[in-house]
Amino acid sequence: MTDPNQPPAAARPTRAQQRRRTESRILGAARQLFAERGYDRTTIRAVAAAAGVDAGLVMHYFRSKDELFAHAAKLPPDDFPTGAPQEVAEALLASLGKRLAAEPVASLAVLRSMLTHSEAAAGFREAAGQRLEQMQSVIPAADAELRAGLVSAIITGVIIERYLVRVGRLADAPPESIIDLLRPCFQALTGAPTPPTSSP
Amino acid sequence: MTDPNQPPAAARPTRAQQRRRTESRILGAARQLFAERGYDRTTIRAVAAAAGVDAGLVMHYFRSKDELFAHAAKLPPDDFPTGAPQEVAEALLASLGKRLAAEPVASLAVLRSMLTHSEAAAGFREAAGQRLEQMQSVIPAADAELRAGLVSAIITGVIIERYLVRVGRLADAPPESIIDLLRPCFQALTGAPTPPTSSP
DNA sequence: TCGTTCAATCAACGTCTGTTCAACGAAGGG
DNA sequence: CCCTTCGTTGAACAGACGTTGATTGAACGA
Repeated sequence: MTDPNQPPAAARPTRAQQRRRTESRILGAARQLFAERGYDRTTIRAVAAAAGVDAGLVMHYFRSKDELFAHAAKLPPDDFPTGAPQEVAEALLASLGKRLAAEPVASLAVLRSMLTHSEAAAGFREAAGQRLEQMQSVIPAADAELRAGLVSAIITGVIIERYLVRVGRLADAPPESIIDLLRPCFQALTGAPTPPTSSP
Repeated sequence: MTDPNQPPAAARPTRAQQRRRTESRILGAARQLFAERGYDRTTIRAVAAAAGVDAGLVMHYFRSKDELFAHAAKLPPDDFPTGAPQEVAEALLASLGKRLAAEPVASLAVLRSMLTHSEAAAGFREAAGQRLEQMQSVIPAADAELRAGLVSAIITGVIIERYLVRVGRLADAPPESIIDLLRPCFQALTGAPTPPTSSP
């Protein structure tokens, strides 16, 4: 039945396969725990237990807790759509819509840990910096940098209150309603160079 | 010169005075450290050292680290101005302006710790809940709860990126420019019941 | 088949943490 | 004046943490 030269890999996994398998199990457990409890409250023993291995093995694969976090919380490259200058707002809203539907766990791990772990903060600043540069280049205003920072702050605040602190209606509101309410905000921040100031 | 019945309290402090003095010194040090490092990374020994006392004394005054945090991070009652329904946005902007000029340390302590310490998260939810109720009562819209939550999320995001993560221009931008850029956002969120949807 | 490699385990170390307890010394009251 | 009260200290404990080293047993190459 089975070809001895090419075993179907389901009977008995090769050594490299087994290694990659447990390594990814460890990474998955670490991501989950870092996202739920943050860096400090996540112990290597807990990660090992969740992955079904010994704590020493985690140290053998990733040489320290910091390095484990760096691998587990590596953010996927942001798919920021550099649309036409006028449609930046809509592109940003679409991007936010994806994150509101299901925020990736690695991103939550970084967000949860960035206030207490310096490397997580650095990772967040780097990811935010990339988005800021891309936004600045398409926002036609002298204070583009500040405007981009405000958009980033809004996104961060919404995701934190929705996934990490779970306050009020934000936690379970459908993404479309949030996007619809945020649309005029993003349009104003990415749009006219000097918005009309309506103070008496 | 000095009335022996009412010593000027500068010569030799009475026992109760001394107690209140060191107690407030401990609270101040705790606030500062909780705001800078968060709950987990702040040790009782570090608080005691910063206050110039022994660690055992901190435990004697506040019976546990949790209780110390509860006292140090007690938020001042929010002075939310319940203005006329049309001027809610401006009142919110003014309130944000104060916090952008100098955010109180106790508030930063709660914000820094709320992602990893459950009691800090509860304190944040309580403070946010009060603001949400007050905002809902003056926002004329069916989805007032979600709108209020978004305003809260924006404020939280801006303050976190300004004081806690320090990303981009947000960290050092003058409060007025931030408020000016955020004005159309707050007006849209607190204003028209159904903002015009500009999707093709 | 034999020796090597390597995934995986186990026990232990040193350190840091929150917390406790006995003790001291000066202020307060009678 | 003495005895009590109480702010304050120092040492110590038990637990949890990141990290290390020796060890085992099965897969691997020759």
